[in-house]
Amino acid sequence: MSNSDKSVVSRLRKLIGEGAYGPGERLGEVAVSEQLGVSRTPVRLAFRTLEQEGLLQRAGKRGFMVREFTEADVFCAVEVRGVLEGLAARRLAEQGLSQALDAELEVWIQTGRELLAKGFLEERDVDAWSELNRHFHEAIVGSAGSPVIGDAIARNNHLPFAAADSIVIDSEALDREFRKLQLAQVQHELVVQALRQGEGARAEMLMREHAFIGLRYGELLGLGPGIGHERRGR
Amino acid sequence: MSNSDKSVVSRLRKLIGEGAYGPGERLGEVAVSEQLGVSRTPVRLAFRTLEQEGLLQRAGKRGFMVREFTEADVFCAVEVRGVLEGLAARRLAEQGLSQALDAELEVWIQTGRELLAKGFLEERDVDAWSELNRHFHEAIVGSAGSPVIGDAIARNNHLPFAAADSIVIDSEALDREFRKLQLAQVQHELVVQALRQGEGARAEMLMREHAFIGLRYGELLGLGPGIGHERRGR
DNA sequence: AATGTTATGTTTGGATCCAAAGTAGAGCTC
DNA sequence: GAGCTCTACTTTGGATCCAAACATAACATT
Repeated sequence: MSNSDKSVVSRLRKLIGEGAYGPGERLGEVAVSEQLGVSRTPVRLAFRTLEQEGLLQRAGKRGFMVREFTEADVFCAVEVRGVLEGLAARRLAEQGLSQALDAELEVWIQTGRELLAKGFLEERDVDAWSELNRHFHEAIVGSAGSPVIGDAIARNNHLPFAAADSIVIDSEALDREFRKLQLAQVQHELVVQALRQGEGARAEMLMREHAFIGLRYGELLGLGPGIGHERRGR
Repeated sequence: MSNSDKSVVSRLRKLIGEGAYGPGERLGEVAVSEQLGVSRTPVRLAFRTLEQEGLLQRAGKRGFMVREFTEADVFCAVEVRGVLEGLAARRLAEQGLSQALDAELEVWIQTGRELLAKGFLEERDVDAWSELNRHFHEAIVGSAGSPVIGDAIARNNHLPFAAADSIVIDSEALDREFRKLQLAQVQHELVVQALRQGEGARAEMLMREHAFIGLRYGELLGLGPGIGHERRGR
């Protein structure tokens, strides 16, 4: 997958994420290849990849169409990430933290503390949090004993709204995001505490709940209604 | 994906599953295309699909290699299926069973009861069980409110050892498999009971445990040692 | 003798060509 | 006027060709 092949996949992924192609819209190989300025071959390859990622789906025998996601899909994708990261955390607690991992987690905890210590959020802090958050999650998932869990999470994260670093949405209302990140920080610290004490079930549940932070916590923190509060009907 | 394209993917998947290519072996596009009697194009498309499925992985800049799986990977993949199916079951219990789904699950419960009623297993019963088992799991996962969970499970099941219908391994020792299926049947019935009573947490845990049946239960049932008993070290 | 450089061969990526399958539209028949 | 059929066009799949990148090996130089 040279630069161009990879770039076609990510460029298409970006375009779909931005809504450049409406949900359910059919994507023709020729049309896309002309738009991206490449031949049909890399586009065909990219379509197969994006199909597996779940962003495209087959439109009968006539190529691919953009997959459309409902609110329930978004909620479910977040929940899937929650249970998978929870699984990783539980395994980690059960097998015991290595000294190296313990130290690494401590770094990201401290980084978060320092980031939030001044009591408010600046523009560049958002990226810094995103960074440390990614490292924190990757450290846990990557140490779960097998890449299989991480792979499953990575595949799930291809749905743009499911990824862990989609926490911070509103980079303009920094004062409101601050309280959210404070809570996330507490959750991070609790997770590490549970991991250190070998409390597998607790670590799992904390991690699960932590996944919802971008989704359900808005209302509680006075950030406007989130998704997923309505009682799911049958 | 016409017959040929699809067939290349599934033929390759089969060949890899059978171990025709050793773990870690590099797969050249030309070599494979000659072996399968097609041109390079469908092989290149298939490689991308199989990469996403996790059966192949990139070998640097030089094409793809067969991914190798450790015992820990197998265990983890089964555990991943467990938590995902557990998630589906919990959601189902929380939102309540529809009448149609209740009836369908009852069908598969009854089918299983009748299959095991005679007290022993015949050769053709293995396929019958595999069939009803698949229907049972698909019914639950497919009714979880969003295809996202099912997709995640499907992707996980691309690892051949992770799928739910890989329960019955030894189709020659039918008497030993019988006790395993008896237990699986009980677990199915307990899951349905929990679902009907809206016991989300119980349904989730039962479903999780059920995933292990092909893996850890061999020893308990006198079928020889299974995988995953050893205490995982750090 | 060891190391750096060059040249050749192997392999993947991209573009184009051809064939096959499907769809839509027009025309014909009942 | 409705329905069927045949034709033309659109679109995807497969094969082949060309270019670029990488690896290996041979050769030259210090």
